[in-house]
Amino acid sequence: MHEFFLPVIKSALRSTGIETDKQIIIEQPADKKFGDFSTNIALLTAKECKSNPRELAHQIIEHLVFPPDTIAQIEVAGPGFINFHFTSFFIMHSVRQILHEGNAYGKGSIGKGKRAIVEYVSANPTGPLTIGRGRGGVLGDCLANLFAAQGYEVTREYYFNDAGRQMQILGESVRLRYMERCGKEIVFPDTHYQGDYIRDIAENIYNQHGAVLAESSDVMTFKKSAEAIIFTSIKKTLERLSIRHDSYFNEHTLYTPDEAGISANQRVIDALKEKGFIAEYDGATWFLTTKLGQEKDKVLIKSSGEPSYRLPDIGYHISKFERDFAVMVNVFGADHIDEYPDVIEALKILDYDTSRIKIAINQFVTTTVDGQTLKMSTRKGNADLLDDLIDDVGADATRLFFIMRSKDSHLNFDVELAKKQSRENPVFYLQYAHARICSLLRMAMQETGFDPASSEDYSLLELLTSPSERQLGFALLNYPDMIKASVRLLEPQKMVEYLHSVAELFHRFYQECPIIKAEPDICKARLFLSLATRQILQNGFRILGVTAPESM
RNA sequence: GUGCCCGUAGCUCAAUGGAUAGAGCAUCAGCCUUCUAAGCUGAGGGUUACUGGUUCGAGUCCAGUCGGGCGCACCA
Repeated sequence: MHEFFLPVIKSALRSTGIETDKQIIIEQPADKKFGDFSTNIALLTAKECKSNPRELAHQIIEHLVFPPDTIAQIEVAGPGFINFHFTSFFIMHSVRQILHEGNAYGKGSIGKGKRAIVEYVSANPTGPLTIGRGRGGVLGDCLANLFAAQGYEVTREYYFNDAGRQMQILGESVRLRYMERCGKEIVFPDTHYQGDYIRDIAENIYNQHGAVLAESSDVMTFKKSAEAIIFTSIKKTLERLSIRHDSYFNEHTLYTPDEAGISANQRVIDALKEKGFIAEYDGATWFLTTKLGQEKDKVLIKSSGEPSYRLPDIGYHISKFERDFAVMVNVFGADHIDEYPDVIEALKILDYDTSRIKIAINQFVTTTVDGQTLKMSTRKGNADLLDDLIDDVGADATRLFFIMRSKDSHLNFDVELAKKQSRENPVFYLQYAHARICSLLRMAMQETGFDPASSEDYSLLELLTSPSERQLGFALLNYPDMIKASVRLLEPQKMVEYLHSVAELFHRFYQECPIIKAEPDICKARLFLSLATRQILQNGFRILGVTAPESM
């Protein structure tokens, strides 16, 4: 819609003799009586024009020239806003576009010809996914969908490490449980993984190999088995939420030397050293972040000779630059908040364009059951498992609940609410609107023999003029702008709110306007409007990864 | 102590620096002989934690105070 107003307003400003570098802001007023769109340009420029805003607004209005039949009314209101009211003809005429474009409606071109990478989940295979990971997973998946909807070619990547110390402990944990299974006395340290799944894996190995492995102290077999089993289970859990990655990036590849015998990690060290940001002391190799104003330097290679996580993180991002992504989105939880500034700093020093990197941090999840808030910890094995939650409330509710709050706010996941098959549950409100439309279309087919999906008599839409029809149509046309806003803010929650308002407006329209019982042309027009609504809901649901039931 | 996030209706949360701060749930009052009542209409409910500042205008930006969450390793 900005595209509709911008040229007209710009040209009016020129004609009025206003020169300004202020950005022209066109917004939808919260209150409908202030029109469909409004601009505050007169308020912004009044000072530099040495005029009062209302007077200036009137002058601007004189020079506004819109295409015929689009604008019903323009007025100056309040301190100097210019408010625009569309004709219902223009709104309904525009709704045709939704029906013409179908699944492609709302697809933007901002990312056309560009590649984006969204990295999310990225849990090391040390245990089943927890609810906290789920939020990041769904957030990342929705962001990937949103970027794809803007025309980007999106790679969904999972970054993991199966070579670190945690994995060693995992292997050792499984070995101990296996020994226990073989009837040996064991001492199971607190530092090891306590979860029941460790016993399951041990049991699995025992069933395969019997007790023969008890003779060896080799951890490798246990680690490998555990990794394979856990990774498979992680993917299975993600699959239940329709989360699929295109690419798995193993951190360890950054440790292995290339043809020239140099590892990616080593190249990072060399490059930073050349820029004067590396020093060695206390037996370790340091990134001199004190030169950047930070309190402490950061370790890149520990005195043990192993890289700390920061070094491969930098290398990993360089790999993204080398793979030539125009946008790189990193999704992670609030507990990793301190992780990225150093990486960004290092990349800046190495002359990479870090403005391509977008960070989406999601705050924590607490679950409420019976009004009791539960806290969790992976290590202690008492974490809430994502699988259990999906068992409990289903995939749709899981996904929707994770993104129906802003990522910046703590999520209070009310398990009982999500389970309810009733009006209190917001998932059903959205899905019901879709099911209701499907049912309506089926019924219309039966009663009148008219199928809006196989007709192109779209101009009938222009017969619709009632407020509830107009408001619904207007809301549908906002879909492309909502996608843009969601991408810009990295916030799928915007889409949830938007779809909720679409559902609400449809229900009102349905309540107020008889459809099948209306006279034939109006009936057809209203069926077209319903079909367009269903299209928007479907397109939106696809981005959120929620199913669109045809009946409920 | 310090970095980041948060503080808005009884509860869970919205609100690209805009006009009378909005939804859902809960509460109360209405609407099904008519296309799905898992729906619709209406009512009540607020010192946007507090104090200053910036400007035509602040829930939003800035400074400070108070309160909550998450980090602050040669773990990832």
